[in-house]
Amino acid sequence: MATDSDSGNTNAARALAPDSHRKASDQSIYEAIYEAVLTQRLPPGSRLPEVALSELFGVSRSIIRKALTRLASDHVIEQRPNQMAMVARPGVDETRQIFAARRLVEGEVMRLTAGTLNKTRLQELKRLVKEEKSAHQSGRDQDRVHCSMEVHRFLARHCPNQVLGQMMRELVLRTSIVIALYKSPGMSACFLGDDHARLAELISQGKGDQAAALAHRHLCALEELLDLNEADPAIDLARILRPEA
Amino acid sequence: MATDSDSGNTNAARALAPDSHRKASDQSIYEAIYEAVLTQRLPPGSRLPEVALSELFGVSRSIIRKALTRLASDHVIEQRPNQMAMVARPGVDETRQIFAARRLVEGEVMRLTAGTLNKTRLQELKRLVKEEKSAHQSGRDQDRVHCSMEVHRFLARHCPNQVLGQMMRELVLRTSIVIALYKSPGMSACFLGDDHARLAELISQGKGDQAAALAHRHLCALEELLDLNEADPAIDLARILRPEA
DNA sequence: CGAGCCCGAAATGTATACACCGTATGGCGA
DNA sequence: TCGCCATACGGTGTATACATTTCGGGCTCG
Repeated sequence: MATDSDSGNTNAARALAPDSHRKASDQSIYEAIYEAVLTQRLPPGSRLPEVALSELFGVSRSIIRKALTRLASDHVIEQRPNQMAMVARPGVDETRQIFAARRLVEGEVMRLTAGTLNKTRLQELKRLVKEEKSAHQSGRDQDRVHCSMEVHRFLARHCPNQVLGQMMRELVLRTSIVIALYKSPGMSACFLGDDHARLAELISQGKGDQAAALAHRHLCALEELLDLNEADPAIDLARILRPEA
Repeated sequence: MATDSDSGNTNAARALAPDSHRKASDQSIYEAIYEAVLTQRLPPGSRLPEVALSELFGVSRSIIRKALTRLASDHVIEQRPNQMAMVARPGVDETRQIFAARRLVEGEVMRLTAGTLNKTRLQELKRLVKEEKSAHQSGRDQDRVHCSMEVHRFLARHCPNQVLGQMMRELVLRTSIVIALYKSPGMSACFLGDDHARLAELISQGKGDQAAALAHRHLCALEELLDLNEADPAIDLARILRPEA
């Protein structure tokens, strides 16, 4: 071990707890890690030692283990026996399947949600889109990613069918993970033209089928931007663990 | 509370461990409860005390808690603070959403799976359908439910898109729960004509769209057979006690 | 006689101790 | 000098002890 700064160190602290979270519940810990992975502050492969987390959050390992078990259930982290948990690192096949599943589910969510949002909700949605655009133009990448995720999660959260909504939220998270894994250098992840703005417009106008079609194209375009050709795990590892000067 | 035979007692023992499962892993415990709920041996509302389960399986509560946490993540059980876990009892809204979600997902799974099964797999599928029919005619309800579930789970397991396949498995389980909850007395749950046999035929012929359409109709018919009109007592109370009388 | 209160059994919530496993370090030998 | 092996360390796996809460029975008071 030498000039690490690798993605496998135990630097989860900075990404998880900017200020002390003393006496956190398992739910808050779950959400903290969830949010950190969603916004790509915890990149795929990040290691999550139970003892470090327990000290970080000021609770015993029991609580940490419960949070980690739930995260593993959601495919956010991988837990192998007697090994430290790490943020999931899906392969190329699984990545394509995640996108296909999300196209199916998100399309239906758009169809169901279009025309059902009241004025307040629509304002909130458009505010998110505007904030995303602003963050993009300002170069605040962290904020942009956050807002971009929130646009999709907002629609999932307000879908009349919450079973589908929950599925979509899980797929959005897994999509965020694979984007962090396979994105080309410098690509503007999930900021494709004004897709989100147009999507919000179609949703507000109740044009469900058009919104679904747009979401479908949006996701196809996003998948196209990824580097999904290399099949060798060794190459993947090399790219992930690159010193990244 | 009087002539109970209620679904809330602690008789999980008989349904879970016919013979002693000494030193079971959390995975095997998870699967045991999962299977028992799937086949409706553990009806909705069944209570699952940690201490009883730990003695049953011969492990400490740590293992039990891990299994229960995973089951709660899958919406198989409900865990409320300081209360015993119980098999989930979804309301009518959630039930309709589960069916809608399953129609969407299972339709796509059929489309993707049709024409991809080799001869061995097709034989296995048709054997399941035959066993289900046999169990139905013999009146072995337990076996019939098991085979019926397995038909759907078999297709989910062999879907080329395993992300969707896993989603479908979860939805099949939740469907089983709501069927047990809302089925009319004496209805032949999920044995509608020869739907499964015809489905297997369409799958083997590679007719994905027709298989998807059949699955869609199959699920609609199934939902129609349920009693989804009667309001839950709790819901009644909530409506009565709401502020705006 | 009925309603309310108190208390105890039993369940879960949490922390901790100990055993086991995997990995990395450092020494030893060819 | 390079490669192999033993040992130490850090991590998770599991069990258990203790604190806290809930629910029920039974007593007492009005």
